[in-house]
Amino acid sequence: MSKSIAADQLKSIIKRIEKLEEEKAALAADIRDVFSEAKGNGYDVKTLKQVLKIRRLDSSARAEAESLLETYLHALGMLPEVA
Amino acid sequence: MSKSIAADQLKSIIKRIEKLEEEKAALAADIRDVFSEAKGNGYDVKTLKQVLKIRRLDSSARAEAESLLETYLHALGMLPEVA
Amino acid sequence: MSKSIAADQLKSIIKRIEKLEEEKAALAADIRDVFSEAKGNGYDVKTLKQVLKIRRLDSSARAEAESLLETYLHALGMLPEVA
Amino acid sequence: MSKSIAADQLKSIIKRIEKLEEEKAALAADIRDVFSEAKGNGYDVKTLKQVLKIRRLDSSARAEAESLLETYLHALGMLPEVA
DNA sequence: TCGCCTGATAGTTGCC
DNA sequence: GGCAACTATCAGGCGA
Repeated sequence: MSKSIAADQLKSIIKRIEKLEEEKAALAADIRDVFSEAKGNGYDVKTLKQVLKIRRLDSSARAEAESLLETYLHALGMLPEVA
Repeated sequence: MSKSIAADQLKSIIKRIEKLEEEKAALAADIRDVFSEAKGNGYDVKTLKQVLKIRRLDSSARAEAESLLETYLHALGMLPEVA
Repeated sequence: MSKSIAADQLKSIIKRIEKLEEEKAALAADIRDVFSEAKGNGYDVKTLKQVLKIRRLDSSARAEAESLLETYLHALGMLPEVA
Repeated sequence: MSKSIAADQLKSIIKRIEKLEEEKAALAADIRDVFSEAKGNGYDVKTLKQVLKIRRLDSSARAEAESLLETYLHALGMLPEVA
């Protein structure tokens, strides 16, 4: 019966997402553990987070800049539509 | 030299966290993909998220469950737009 | 009567915020106008936004770096508690 | 040289938008301040935001109603085509 | 005009 | 228990 099929499909979706979210939560916990450990070794967590933030901002800016370059090259007809 | 050791340790911390965050971001992307796929199969993402939320709250969310029921009934055209 | 006073105070808060939000919305409209005008002059809006984004990321990173420096100097006892 | 003119025009656009965004950010900060102050006076910020939201919805509804009225009046030939 | 995607906003959780 | 960071939700703008 198609209703059952739909129900199974729905269950599958829910299950897959819940599994992924569980793994994601586990990683978040791992990250917290690393910070805790670092703190135990005398590092200042706030400062570590600041460093990570700067690195993230830098790499975003870099990625954005590369993308902008492509935009320019494309506008100048120096890039194919898409590979 | 102890300075180098400290620098290495710091690098290790940063690297470990960035790796974990990368994996976490990948999982977030996977989750988005599942939602996208579900949407392509005709599911309403907002409602799916409501279901997941209720399952998370699990025990004490009967009110939410009732709201969800209404959502479904409404989706099925079994409830007026608004009372 | 104190109730009236409270009601007046509440009205004042609501009114102030609504006024500020109105001004904020007006600025958002102004920004859209500038983009429209630029588009009319042959600029690509998407590219302009990318440029602005990079500039924002850069200045965030710069601000963050300065803040980090202060954090370090403070940790080294080279900055007063707070001015 | 036209290149310089274009560069100047581009700079002008970027500058104007950044100025407007700065003003917009300042207003957002002002709004936060009002909420903070209200909180200090014993108001619940979450509830205040709910009130503002309702007032916004109400004015949307009112605008809709006015628009509908115009539609009717127009249908009845009691309004000019367009001002 | 509709769907998508980004940026703004509101809610949640962990930390002090 | 308050505060700040992070996450998820939402709305508005944009392109197709």
